[in-house]
Amino acid sequence: MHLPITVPVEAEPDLFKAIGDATRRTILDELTEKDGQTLFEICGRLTVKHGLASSRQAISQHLAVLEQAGLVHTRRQGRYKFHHIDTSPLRSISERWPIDREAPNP
Amino acid sequence: MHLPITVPVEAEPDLFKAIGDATRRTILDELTEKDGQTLFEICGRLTVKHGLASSRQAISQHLAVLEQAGLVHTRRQGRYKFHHIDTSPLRSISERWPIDREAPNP
DNA sequence: TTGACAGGCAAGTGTGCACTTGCCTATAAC
DNA sequence: GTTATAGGCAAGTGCACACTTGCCTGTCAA
Repeated sequence: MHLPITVPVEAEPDLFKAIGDATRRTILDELTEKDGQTLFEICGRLTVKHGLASSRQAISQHLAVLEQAGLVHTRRQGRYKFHHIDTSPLRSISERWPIDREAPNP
Repeated sequence: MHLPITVPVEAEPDLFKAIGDATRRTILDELTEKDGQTLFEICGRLTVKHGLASSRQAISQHLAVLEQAGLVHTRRQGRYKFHHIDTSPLRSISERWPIDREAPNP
């Protein structure tokens, strides 16, 4: 008797890794407020508005993770690279763990 | 001139930490499928269904993180401790980063 | 053409955390 | 009362990853 062993493989590990970091979440907050920012802009606003004085490279790496997860799409225009948020991958969270409807209070 | 410096503080850091780990996500999957499991049950099902042979203590620690984040509520009954999933904290994710409505296709 | 600006590749570092093992307490069954 | 079962406290370890610094390429302005 030959039983195949099938272990479920997670669909979107990148998504959770992406939102698992506080700096990356703050970047998403920023892009929600002002979509289409450049790296330079994001760095500046993180510093001024969030007291987050990370290096340019750190933020660049974070953006790469967000892009890999599909939460950010980029558009290059000359020497500028604009970053646009895309929240649709988050849909899979509430699909995976459905949020209960409000139960009527007795 | 005395300017107060106000840096936004994140509302629910625990939530993202909780779902940031793959084992914890799998535990949530398990409780979605069969709510009210004990530690022993969860360990067994993780091993058999997910090929996840973690130690009992590792899973216990994960459950503590999930409970701290409000994603799991526990009920002790004698020597058993039943774990119940509560997905309502996940609501804050789509509130924080609203998911765009489907744009009509041209 | 030169220098400034924007962003990227690469390598290295420190530490938080997911894991382990050892030992314990409480409850239940016999 | 003794043994089995369920879960917990505690301490230690290894490594993934968020960060750094150095240097580079491409674009743009003067």
